[in-house]
Amino acid sequence: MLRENRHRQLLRLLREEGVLPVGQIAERLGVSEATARRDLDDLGKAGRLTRVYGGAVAREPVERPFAEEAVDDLADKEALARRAAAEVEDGDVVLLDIGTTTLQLARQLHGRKITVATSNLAVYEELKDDAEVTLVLLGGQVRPNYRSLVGHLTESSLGQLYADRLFLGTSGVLPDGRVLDTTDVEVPVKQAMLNSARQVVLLATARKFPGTGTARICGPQDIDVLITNQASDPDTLAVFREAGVEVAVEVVQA
Amino acid sequence: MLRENRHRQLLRLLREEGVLPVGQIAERLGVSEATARRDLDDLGKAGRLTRVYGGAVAREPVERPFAEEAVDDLADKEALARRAAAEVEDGDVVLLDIGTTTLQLARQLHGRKITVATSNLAVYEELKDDAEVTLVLLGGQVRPNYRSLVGHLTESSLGQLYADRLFLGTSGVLPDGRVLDTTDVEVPVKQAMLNSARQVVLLATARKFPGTGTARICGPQDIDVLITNQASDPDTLAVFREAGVEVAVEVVQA
DNA sequence: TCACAGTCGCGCAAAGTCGCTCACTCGCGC
DNA sequence: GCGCGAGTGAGCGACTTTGCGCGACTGTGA
Repeated sequence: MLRENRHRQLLRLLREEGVLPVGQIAERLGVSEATARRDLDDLGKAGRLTRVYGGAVAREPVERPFAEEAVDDLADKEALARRAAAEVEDGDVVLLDIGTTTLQLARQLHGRKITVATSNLAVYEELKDDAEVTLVLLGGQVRPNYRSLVGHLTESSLGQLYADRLFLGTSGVLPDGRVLDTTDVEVPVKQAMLNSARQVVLLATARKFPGTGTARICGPQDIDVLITNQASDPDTLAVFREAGVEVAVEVVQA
Repeated sequence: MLRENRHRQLLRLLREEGVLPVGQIAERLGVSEATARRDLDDLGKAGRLTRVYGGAVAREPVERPFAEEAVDDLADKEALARRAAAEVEDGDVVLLDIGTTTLQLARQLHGRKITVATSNLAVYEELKDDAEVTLVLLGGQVRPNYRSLVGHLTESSLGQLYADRLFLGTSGVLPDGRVLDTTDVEVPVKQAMLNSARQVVLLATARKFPGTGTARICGPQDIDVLITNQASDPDTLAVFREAGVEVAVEVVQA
């Protein structure tokens, strides 16, 4: 990536987060810590940020992204998102489901040379100013409360797409491996997504076992990879493994 | 390709992307990196762009056609938008083109019991939290600088819609009534819009006569209503009237 | 005060980019 | 046809940037 681009992105990151350690800056910019340090020095000398021992602080006012506090198991979701981001390869076309877990994933995808297609309006907000990411919005009716697009337009858009990877969220996973959702209107969209991707990755934190939900999205046989965390019900995970699903269990440190 | 042409295209690319590495510039211009570098040097010396190691940055704040043009002839645009809003009836399905004029119209449509379909991301921002307006986004690739959606997804979404009214913006109207636009990728979208609406309303402030633009969107016969203001070229307006267009001329007080 | 873990700064090798030169093509006038 | 000049693409040495290792430094807790 161009240094100029990196600098911009660094400042944007800092505006969002307020404070960041060098290690995370390096990781999220996809460069070594040495380079991250050099960038920090440059921008520090230019007065665009304040350098502190071990990282940097935003000089410009921090703009808090909307309802971040509304997310309950944020740490878990972040961990899953980091793991999911590692699955993504440069050049991929990635399809992101609605929900907050996939939003966390989007935040990990900044600066990647990929195409992101989504009906998740929070993901749009997150990635719209990223110069590297090509962003595609599916059509559909806006549902402000769920920050999503739904309807036959969404489904027909999906019919025109084929993604390398789909990252699917869920409201609950039953012991027999059924993947659920709470809102009926989202179901056909999710099912259309399943048909528009080569690989399907399900993101589900421990609290999604069994979680809630009334409508069945799919079964374990439709999933290729399940990313979850330690505390998840082992019996359910076994069901997924039996169905040939690659199960990745993340350890989340408190 | 002629060098002059290439330079123009390079600047346009840069305006859209903000930052670009030499490799991508060369590729998208269809020349070798050596030539791309020479072009960058020329334009850098002429002060048209800022050269950075490995690429180039658009001169000064990335030209946001929006932010700037939005304040240009704002009073005119507001007047046209008010008039246009009066055309809209409750229950209508309204299709809004990209651009700043239609954004002004969106501002006038708050609280109306209507459905708004658009590829204009500024309109989405404006109306997303409005409880009365049902908002439908067309799909497509996000172009952050123009705050629009483009591509075959946008066109195919339009194929699934039929609106009561289309409100069309333009970059210029020729004396013979041809309606123009500057950016090629938007043209098929606008044309698809023309085919998806019962009534077509063109919004064009005085400065759009003749304005700018290289690509033809449509002719006067495709327009049902033209909303413009006093200062517009009367000969051009006559052409529209002859073609059976209802021409509404707004008086704007300074 | 001291130990220790984490962070920083510097030198070095590798990779990428730049600027220069040179050969080639094309259009133009003689 | 032939030379001329402008523009382009390729090769090559010089330079810049990057990532890594190592020793010096800073902050924290005993």
